[in-house]
Amino acid sequence: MLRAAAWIARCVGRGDTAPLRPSDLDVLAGYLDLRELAAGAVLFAAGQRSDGVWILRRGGVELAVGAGRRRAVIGVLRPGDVDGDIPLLLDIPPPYTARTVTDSTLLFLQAASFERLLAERPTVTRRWLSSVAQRQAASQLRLAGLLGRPLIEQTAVLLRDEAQDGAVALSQQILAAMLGVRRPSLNKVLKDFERRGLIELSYRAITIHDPGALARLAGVRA
Amino acid sequence: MLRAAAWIARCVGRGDTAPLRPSDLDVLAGYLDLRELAAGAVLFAAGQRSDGVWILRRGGVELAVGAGRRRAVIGVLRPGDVDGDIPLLLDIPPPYTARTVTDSTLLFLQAASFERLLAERPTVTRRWLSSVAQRQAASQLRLAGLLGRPLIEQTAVLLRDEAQDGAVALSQQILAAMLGVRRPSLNKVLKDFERRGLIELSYRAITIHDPGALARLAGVRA
DNA sequence: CGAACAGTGTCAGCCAGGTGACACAGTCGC
DNA sequence: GCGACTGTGTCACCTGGCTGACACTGTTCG
Repeated sequence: MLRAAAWIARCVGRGDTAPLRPSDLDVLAGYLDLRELAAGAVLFAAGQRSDGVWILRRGGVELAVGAGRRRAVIGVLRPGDVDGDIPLLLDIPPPYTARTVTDSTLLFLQAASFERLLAERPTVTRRWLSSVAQRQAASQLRLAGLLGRPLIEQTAVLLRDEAQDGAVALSQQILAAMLGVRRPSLNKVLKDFERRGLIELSYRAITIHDPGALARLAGVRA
Repeated sequence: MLRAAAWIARCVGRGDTAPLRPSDLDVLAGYLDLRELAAGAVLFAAGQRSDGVWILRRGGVELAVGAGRRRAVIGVLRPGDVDGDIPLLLDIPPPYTARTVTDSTLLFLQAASFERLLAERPTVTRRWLSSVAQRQAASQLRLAGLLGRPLIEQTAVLLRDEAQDGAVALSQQILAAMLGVRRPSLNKVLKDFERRGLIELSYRAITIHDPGALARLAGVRA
């Protein structure tokens, strides 16, 4: 668990401005709980009290609101990402449901432990502040990438932002829900990108061949 | 200034979970700087190092990316809102430009003072964490309100979220940029709402007459 | 190894919202 | 009180993304 805590220390927030001490890691390690979840498991559900903080170690988790036609994906967690803390901080139920999209390994921190951690460890609080700030910056960039842009640009932005090691391991279903468009519309754009040699489509995955051209399509803006 | 600090203590984050002590307020008051800005003044510009934290006391501030056709408004600050801190926390330039839309009164906290405040006052850090968490929650709700919804619903959500005392004091230009749509499209929806008696349009302002009906149009979702 | 299922590729028709333009109204500075 | 400017209301035309549907392919699990 100490290894897991050290790993969290590398992933959560920015280390240079807010370093953690070995004693912080000891305390954190004592609170952590390792959980393996199969694809499709629900970490927490929209409108229902969240009972702790989740840190994704392996796999993928989608954050979605609505269902059926109205389903929208607010975000997708990647290894190193944290979620479930904000509802605890604000004492509100989470507005979205978090569900694994593949078999995943997570670290879980109970609500009470999280509160004690923040109350007793100011360096952890400081570090957590930078973690939440990072997420806020990412949300704002996401908004900027969506507002008033044609689907081709939105798609280019999304692929650039979600790529991990030159690939996006998500179904077109989920990608479409992240843009708030229908799957056929997205598929049309993706096939066009593929014809132009920018990407390659496969089952539940997209390989990026020409990141430069995608960035150009995404527009000058960050 | 101590009054201003006490006012900030009421506005920033949630007081119940993270109360500030009188000594915290003294320190905060010592750092604050009161500034009056005319409409159109730039607090900080996209891509350029932000030099401090702004807290809006009176007036309105728009956060915008892009220009001309590509202009998108990420958000609008209302009295009590804070901005400019996230780029400091992450040591990145702000992705958007903040500009007053009306004559405004603001409190300014220099970057160095902000850092000292966080380093020396853990209760302030704890409180700031809840402030950033609030903003993150708001951004995610904004995404949920935009993704994959027809303009009528998006407009209803926007009016509900931006209303202050039953009115929205923003030009249709800015409202359209907040949704990423063109002004004529938004105007069509607004006139329709007006015909149905839900709202009343005037110069740079919208009065809300039937919040219940708007909420119904905004959909069941929060 | 094969059935059940989840994901992808594609289409024709439709309609919401974009485009560009222009007239008019409110506000502000002089 | 007048002119400049900013904001609002509206239109005819066009296009991009939605609809609902169906065939096909990859995956998974019995």
